[in-house]
Amino acid sequence: MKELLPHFNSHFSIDCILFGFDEGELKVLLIERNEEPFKDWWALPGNLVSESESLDQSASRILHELTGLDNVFMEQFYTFGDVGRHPQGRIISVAYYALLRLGGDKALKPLSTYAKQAHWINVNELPQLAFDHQKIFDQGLEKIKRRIKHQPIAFELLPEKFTLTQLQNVYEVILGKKLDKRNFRKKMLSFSVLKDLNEKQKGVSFRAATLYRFDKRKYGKLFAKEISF
Amino acid sequence: MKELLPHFNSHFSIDCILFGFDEGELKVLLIERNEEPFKDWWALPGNLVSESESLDQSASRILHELTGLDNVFMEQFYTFGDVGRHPQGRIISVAYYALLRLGGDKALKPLSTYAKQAHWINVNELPQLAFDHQKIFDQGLEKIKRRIKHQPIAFELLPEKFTLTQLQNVYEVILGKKLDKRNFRKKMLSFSVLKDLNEKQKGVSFRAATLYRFDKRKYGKLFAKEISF
DNA sequence: AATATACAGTGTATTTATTACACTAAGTAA
DNA sequence: TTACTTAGTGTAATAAATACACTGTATATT
Repeated sequence: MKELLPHFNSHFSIDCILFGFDEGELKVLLIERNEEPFKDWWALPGNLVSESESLDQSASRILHELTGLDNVFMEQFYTFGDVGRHPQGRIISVAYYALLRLGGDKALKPLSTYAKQAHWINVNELPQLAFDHQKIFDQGLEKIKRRIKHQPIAFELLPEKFTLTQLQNVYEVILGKKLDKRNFRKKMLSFSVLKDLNEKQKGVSFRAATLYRFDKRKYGKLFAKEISF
Repeated sequence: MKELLPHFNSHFSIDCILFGFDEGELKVLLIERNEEPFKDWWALPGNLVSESESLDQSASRILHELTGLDNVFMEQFYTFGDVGRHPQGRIISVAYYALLRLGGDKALKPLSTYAKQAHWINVNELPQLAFDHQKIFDQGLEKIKRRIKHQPIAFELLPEKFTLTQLQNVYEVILGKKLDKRNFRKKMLSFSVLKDLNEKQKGVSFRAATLYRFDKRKYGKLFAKEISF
């Protein structure tokens, strides 16, 4: 059967933008490459897609290999296929972003030979990136800026229990602007998707805030319309 | 260089949803396949991507081969890569939609051997489709439903000069609901992107409406926020 | 015990946007 | 002249977005 298809020496890969939120900052996981091309450059984690796995599976695998995590929110957002994007041949790359809860530094797994190290880097302090990864990153960031106004993705970056101020920080850091505290709270609570846990923060050196949980059951498919702040 | 990459017998293809608007209806171009697999089934037009063309170029080529048209609005919207989606092997497909102005029936080019015929079919009367093309179509339609609220894509489906009623029809048929005439006009005109041509429709058997043109220069990158109707 | 600090938590008034709704005007066709 | 068909128009009511500043409460410091 397969011989019906012409043979092109083409490949696909997955590139992943792993976003994490920690200490009020939006961070992204970058690896330092250990192989040509772009040896010693920083890059988004990625890998070729094997014949036996779907795109989603491949993206999950890459994430798992780096972080040891499963069941992380991931979404495909664009496919990059310019002819010259990879110096070693035709490689089309399907890009995903993932959103994950960083508690301190999420333990990073031992890396395979293709990377020397991996670091969480503030999105406002990115080094120069290999390949067309800057373009991929820019598009991914744009994507989550739009997404966060329509879908409840902010919760994916927070621990299960969070305060309204932490939630507001996620919106602020992704949208890149300060929001009004009273208006933010009013609107968020109006969606009725936050469950008040009648519980307070612990271990803070000032007045503890109320903890909330995102209530998936109360959430329809989309916020009725775009959230505007 | 290329021998550094492992050899997987994988391919990519492009599948295109060609949307057209004609006589108040939203239509899509389907081909009837002339080859196995899915011989005699209806399908979205598509083709393998050759090594020397970018994804966008490949999509434009497919559209050109079918319709003879160039410079048509196209946008990539999702990549489908489930392992079993193509019975003849691993084929990952990058999906595009295109929006085009149908004047009567846009002349369809002679088709290559892989299709017997091509037809413009009302999106509400689709036959059963080959491969996972129903899923691709559904996602494409969802995409333009969201897009039309944020970006001026409706104009791509209309002739250069159009009436406000025609524009409203485009919105109605894509969103799948009736809109209020006065509110629609008020809001559309408030964006200041329509140029009144001081010109009337011709050849209509009733009162002729004013013609407008979309003014790209007056249009920023996005409508300020989602358009709600 | 008193005080300073740091963040939590709250309400109102104004402006802007959305919605609902029905008739007259103008051209064509018979 | 009349009937028909679509064009074109405004207002009032409701809902949403915005701008804005102080008090409350727990902790830490002296």
